[in-house]
Amino acid sequence: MGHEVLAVVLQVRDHVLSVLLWQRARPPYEGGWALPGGALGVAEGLGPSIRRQLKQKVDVRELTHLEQLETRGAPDRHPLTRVLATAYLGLIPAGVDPLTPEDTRWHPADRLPDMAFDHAELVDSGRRRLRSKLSYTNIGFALAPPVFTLSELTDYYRAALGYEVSATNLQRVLLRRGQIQPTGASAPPGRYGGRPAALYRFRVRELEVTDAFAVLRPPGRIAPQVG
Amino acid sequence: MGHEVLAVVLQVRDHVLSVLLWQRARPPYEGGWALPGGALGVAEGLGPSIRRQLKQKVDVRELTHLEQLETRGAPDRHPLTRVLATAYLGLIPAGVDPLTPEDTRWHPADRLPDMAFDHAELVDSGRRRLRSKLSYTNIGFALAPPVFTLSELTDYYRAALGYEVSATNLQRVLLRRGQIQPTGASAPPGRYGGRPAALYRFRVRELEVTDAFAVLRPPGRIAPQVG
DNA sequence: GATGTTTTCGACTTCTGGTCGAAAACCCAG
DNA sequence: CTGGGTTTTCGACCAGAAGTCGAAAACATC
Repeated sequence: MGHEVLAVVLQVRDHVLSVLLWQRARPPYEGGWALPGGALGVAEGLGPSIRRQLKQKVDVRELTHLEQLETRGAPDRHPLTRVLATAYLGLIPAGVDPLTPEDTRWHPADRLPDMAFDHAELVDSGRRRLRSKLSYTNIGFALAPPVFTLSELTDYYRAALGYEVSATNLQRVLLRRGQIQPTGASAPPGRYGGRPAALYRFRVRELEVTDAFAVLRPPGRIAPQVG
Repeated sequence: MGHEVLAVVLQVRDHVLSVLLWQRARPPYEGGWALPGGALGVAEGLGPSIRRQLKQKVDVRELTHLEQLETRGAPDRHPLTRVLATAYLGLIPAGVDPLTPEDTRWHPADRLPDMAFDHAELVDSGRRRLRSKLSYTNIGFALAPPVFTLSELTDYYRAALGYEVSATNLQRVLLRRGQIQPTGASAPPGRYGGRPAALYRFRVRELEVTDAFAVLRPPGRIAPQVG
């Protein structure tokens, strides 16, 4: 009964939420697309293992976030042997384009190719996780480069959420929650001019949960961190 | 490299969030308290396995909710061999008192006894999961009996969340979200009288996510399901 | 300098949740 | 059966968060 680790690596590429896949050259599922990953080493932890495996497909230094997603153990999920799989969700900020091997491609997350094993379900699971965490955590930092304009950030949110997002609301909400702050600088205007956009950065670049959203907050209200 | 499944089974008992534990009779961690669970069968899925294992400690028909929590794979989490563990979160509604074996007891979730392996961390993980899901899902149904008064429901929420909850707010919020609905009947008043409490039930007794809480809701607003 | 483009900001509105206190509906004691 | 105690329920009011809209700001090109 083997155990493997897999990763759903997501990135907003060219306005589209995309997932990193590689094409299998051998059966089973020859020609099918699969998530990066591989067998867990005998004395290896799950987290270290997925980082090691990912190195074969992408530059892991670009990974801004990595968290465990779920473990699949259906006896027939692999047609030949019994393999449990623990899947991780990894995020890469927009803007960078990490080197990848020949067999590896980015695919739009909502139009997957022929997928091997149960990997399509895992991709969906990752998308749902990202979607929901965007609303009650600061996980947006993992989708955005260190510095960005509000239009760009709005675009990352729209791509990840799958629906239109209002830049005005996004700005107000993230500012009030203390997630983003202006750097002071501004970006050069685009091709046809327009007001130069202010540059922002995430105040904290690691996962934090927004404590709002309780049926009833604890009596001693925590003062909201406003700039 | 073995694999086991474990369950953090929670129930509000006598106003206190409690977890089901059994006391180990043999090393390692002799005398320490552990989560129910055991080795995964060779041709057994994870979900079926945890249900099978739980039967040895509690009546699984009382379980109103069961979901995967996380998988632990640190090489040294078991002192003798390598064992991966996939933990589940199980919930039992208040009011029932399932039969349990001699070695098994309910313990307050915030004052755990000497725990075996990494099981204390898993209990905390389960508590956090429950806490957060109480605010953006209807998971309260799994803590409450089929029919309940608002005072009782408030008590379950208070016990699970760890802080005081206002019955007025809870009622308004859950009604507006369409999670609960009055049955029409009312409960008999208590020992010293008092207005008889109206009885409520959860409209749906399986997990549903409340779609509120988006940075920006999708344009076509879903009409809130109000009674 | 006029026009077009993009960003930013403020004003207004709506929705959700928090607080409080009065009224309702019961019990019991005298 | 009347008054006091108890618990639940409900309405009124307020604060805060979010949605919508449009005008103003700051650039470019012609």
